Amino acid sequence: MSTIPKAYDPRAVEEKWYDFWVKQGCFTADPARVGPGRPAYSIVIPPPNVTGMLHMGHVLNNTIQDILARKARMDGKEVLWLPGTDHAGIATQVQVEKALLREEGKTRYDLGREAFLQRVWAWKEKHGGIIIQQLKKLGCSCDWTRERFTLDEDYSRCVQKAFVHLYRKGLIYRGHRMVNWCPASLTALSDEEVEMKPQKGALYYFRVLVVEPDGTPWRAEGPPAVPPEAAATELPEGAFPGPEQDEQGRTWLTIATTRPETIPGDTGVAVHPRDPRYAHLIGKHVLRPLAPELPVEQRIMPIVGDEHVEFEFGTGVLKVTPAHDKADFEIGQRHGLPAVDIMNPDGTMNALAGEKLAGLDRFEARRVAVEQLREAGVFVREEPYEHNVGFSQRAGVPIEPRLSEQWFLRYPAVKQARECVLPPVEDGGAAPGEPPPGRMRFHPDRWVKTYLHWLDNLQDWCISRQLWWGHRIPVWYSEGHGKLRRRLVVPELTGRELPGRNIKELRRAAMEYAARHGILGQSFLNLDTGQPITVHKSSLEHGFSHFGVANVKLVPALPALIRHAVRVATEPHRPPTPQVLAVETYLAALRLGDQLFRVKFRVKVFPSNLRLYDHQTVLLWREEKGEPDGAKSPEVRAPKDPTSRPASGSALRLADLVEDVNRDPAFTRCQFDCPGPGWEQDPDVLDTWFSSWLWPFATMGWTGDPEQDARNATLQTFYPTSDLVTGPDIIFFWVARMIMAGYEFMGELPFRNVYFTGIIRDKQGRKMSKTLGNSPDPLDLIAKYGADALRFGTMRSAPLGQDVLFDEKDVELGRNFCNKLWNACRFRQLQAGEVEAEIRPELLSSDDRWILLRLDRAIRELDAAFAGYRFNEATATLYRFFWSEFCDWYLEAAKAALYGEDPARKANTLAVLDFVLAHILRLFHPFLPFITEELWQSLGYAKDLPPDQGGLTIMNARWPKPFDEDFKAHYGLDETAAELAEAKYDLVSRGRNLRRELNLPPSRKLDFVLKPAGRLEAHEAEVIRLLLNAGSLRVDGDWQPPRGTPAVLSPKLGELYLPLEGVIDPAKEAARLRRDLEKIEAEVGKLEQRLADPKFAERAPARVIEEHRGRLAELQARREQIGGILASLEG
RNA sequence: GCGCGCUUAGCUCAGUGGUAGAGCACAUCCUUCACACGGAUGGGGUCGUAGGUUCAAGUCCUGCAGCGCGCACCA
Repeated sequence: MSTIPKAYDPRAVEEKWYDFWVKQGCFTADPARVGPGRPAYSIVIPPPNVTGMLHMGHVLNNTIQDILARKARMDGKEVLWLPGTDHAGIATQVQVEKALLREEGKTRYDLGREAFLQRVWAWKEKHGGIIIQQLKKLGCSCDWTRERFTLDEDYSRCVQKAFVHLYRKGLIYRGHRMVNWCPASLTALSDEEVEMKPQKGALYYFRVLVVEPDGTPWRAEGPPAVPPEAAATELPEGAFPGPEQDEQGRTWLTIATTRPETIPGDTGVAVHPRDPRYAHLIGKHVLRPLAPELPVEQRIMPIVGDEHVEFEFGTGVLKVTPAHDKADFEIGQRHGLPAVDIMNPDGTMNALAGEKLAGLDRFEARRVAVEQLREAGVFVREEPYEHNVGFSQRAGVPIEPRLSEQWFLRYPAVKQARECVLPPVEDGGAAPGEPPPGRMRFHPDRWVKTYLHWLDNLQDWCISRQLWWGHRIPVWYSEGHGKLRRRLVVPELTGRELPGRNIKELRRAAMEYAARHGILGQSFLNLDTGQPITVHKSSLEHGFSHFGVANVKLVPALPALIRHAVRVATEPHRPPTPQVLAVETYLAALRLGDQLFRVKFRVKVFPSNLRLYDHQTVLLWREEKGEPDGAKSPEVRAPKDPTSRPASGSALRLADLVEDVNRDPAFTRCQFDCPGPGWEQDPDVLDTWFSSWLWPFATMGWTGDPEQDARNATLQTFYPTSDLVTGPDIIFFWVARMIMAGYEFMGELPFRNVYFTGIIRDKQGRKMSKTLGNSPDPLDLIAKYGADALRFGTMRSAPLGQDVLFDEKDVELGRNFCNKLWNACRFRQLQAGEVEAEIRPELLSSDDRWILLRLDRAIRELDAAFAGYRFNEATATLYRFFWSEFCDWYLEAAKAALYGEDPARKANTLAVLDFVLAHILRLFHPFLPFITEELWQSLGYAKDLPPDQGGLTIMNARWPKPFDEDFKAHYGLDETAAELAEAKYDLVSRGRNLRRELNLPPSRKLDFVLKPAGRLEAHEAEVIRLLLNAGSLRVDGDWQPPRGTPAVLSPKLGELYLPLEGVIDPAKEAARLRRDLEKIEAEVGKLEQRLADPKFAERAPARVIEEHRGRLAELQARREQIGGILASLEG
């Protein structure tokens, strides 16, 4: 047996044992070992970004997972902790792009897609996997043979499989929608990737002129005709007065905006329909003040009444910019306002923004727009204003709401996802054990509410990203059909391009168009019948359906609807007609009143970009019946209004409403591989989360082929996983979506328990961030203090679900703790003697029995803490038991035997020491894997054990069980056995306190005298002497103390005197005793009063009353003892 | 605005109706043969606030205040 160094040096130990574990395959899960006596336990790691670095959040998260995994192994389970990384689409691509620009001054477009992707892979090879090495340093016991990366070939296949599956179900569709656009990364983002931040901006006030439809100023005639319901509205005090009239009688509206640069995109002005100031102006028009170079008719926009407007805010007049604001877009939808996109994808202004703004960045354009307003004489004032702006979480720039064509997912399995999570435990009780089959528990359970709230407000998930690094969308487009464009860039089907907003206007426009282009009198083919028709004036007036719209009722909704429709085809007109460039076919669901229609409509595109609409409708459902009418699915329910996105989770099945183009193999195919020549893949990639939501089974080799999956032992054995450990910040991004994917693809929930960690903050409570520089590098901490220290310190300061204020002091504490453990074992080793000898019950001292009982209690506390995922409580128990109980008292008391003359007692004490230490090491192992292995091996505790039960490594040693009754009876362990020890330690504390109060240095050996209350074994007296650090302890029942000898008392053990020459002052001693007596009297008084209360006696449980009585008796005894001494002092 | 969390010693925080706790910091003393990354002793708390329930409240309930977080947003 080698001697152990005086201080623990983690560096000498950690690498050695980690290599050992890996070489011995200790982390490798084997499904074949799972059986009735050996249950499976599994965790999948939340995949960190492949090019990321370890931060404190990872430390917290992965330490917890490792603790769970190691504890499960010691519980005799077959453990799979499955590690891996994800490709982090935007983050990684941005990193590589930045490096490319910095080093070569190039953009990804300079390189091209293939070459750029090669760069990213090279980057991944170089920087990727660093974080995996870091996890190993932390001691993580992951099964590295199963490590996965989301862009692995197998994994990519899973992603494709999932996409195709959902696509065929009709849950994935392409739509032209308002999305969150990141002008820095040039991609769409999901709602979850947008972070609202308060921004200091300004509210700019400017005026617009109210005009007639022809552009001439509108002049009020007589008093305004305010509708009665508006006149009745009371405006708050100090509200904006309303429209103004100038000396020429013209009427002006004042508008407040934070984004004057979007004025060129305004297509209307909205007021509240019950606003008494403005209601009478609804239906009139205003002149857009910017881009004055445009002809007047292109600057006229209507004033609409919309309830969205709040008249308390600003001036009560809202400018409507449908193409650049989600709320405005909806207003635009409701009133048929066109959406004019005035920006380029990178956030600069395009030509539609007007001469002055075109080419400028949107923020620069804001300044110029204000200047322009000033020059035009319509600028009123600006005032500072703080409001929330959506930022791209990754790129950190304000997002731009933008209309674009994206792929969306209607979430699957929402119902199961909602129902599987157990509701919070109501009356504060700890959540008991494993959730019932098919159910899932959150820890802490309050996150259930957040989760359900999100599920209740689901919007379809925008899954396409305009990036190159990621899983490319497995959809292929055919080029081989005449004018069909490769990438179907949806033309801006705005109302501006529409010739009108109602049937009358459409007719007029069609007539004008026909006249201008000489269509009148010409022959065309009727697109529906194939019959030739000649266009006469009368046929345009009466038979509009040839060109346009048959159902007048539908017309006002069409321009709105078309943006929400799925385009299923773009074809040349057949037979070819020079006047019609193409025919686009769309499908959509439309609600009109109480009816739901499927609408299929064709758009005929004319050379001047004029579009005419033709449609067929099928009634699917009628509300009053409550039953589907002609619907294919009884689950069909109508969306709220024709323009709103159908909410995910509603029973409406798009597949029933829309025959997706992608099932028309002539144009588009959704499949893994290229269908052949002439086909090109969709250029976009999928959101990274669209791959990580498959993580719990895709990592286990899921294929989606039932037969193949049935043969997959890993998948069959370890899915569903047991626990998931993650941060609440990705509860929507990841957790919720994994649950849905679990049900959708595996038919089962993906995990049984979800543990949500807190967020690691610095001492001041600020989030850790690179920019603040307040995030310590965990590797530095490991180098300085050791991995075990970092783990212990982190766990100790991380209560369940609360944020963690990280302080390096915590790690220091962890190091000190490891050192203490090291030295306690070193002490044992220095004693030599036989290792783990048999304990002989008849030789157990009170101290032995006491520490065994404390050990039992600690095991029970730890089990309870583990059951409730309360790891900080577990560390607190370990700390208290090991340090305050084992080291401070037991080890010191044991020295009496170890340094004593009785070899049998000495051997027995060593046996107890070994027994307790071997338990301590096992209890500590999940928290402190390295040091416990080192000590387990060097103390020789591994020696006589079977290899799979601790003989090879402490990793497989059995987790200690609380002592059963037989064990306790055999060793005489009951609470009274410990009372003597407790009394000794109490008396010793009082004795030490006496020494301190009398200012006697420890170097001075003191001679105490004990007047025992009963019989006292010599060994017990020796323990007391040792703990008191006394020169001698005389036990003498007949001893008569000199008057004024300082004393402390123990009702159980007797009176402990400190006879001293020269320092005895009876008065002083009496005063000291009287102080004690006063405290006791006060306490006795309280207890007596309570016990005397009949209500207390009646209603308090017997256990409590007993406790009170016992305490009172103890205090009364003490009071008498003190009283006796006081009497002798004063007498 | 809605929801969630927090408020206990100088600091960071545990606390499960029944004696108010830990670590750090502080003060004093000690390098005694496991450990100064240590040991001993001590000081320090009307548990945010106002009510209520209870024999008994830091703990349960209600209101209020302050701080933090999430969601939704008013241009």
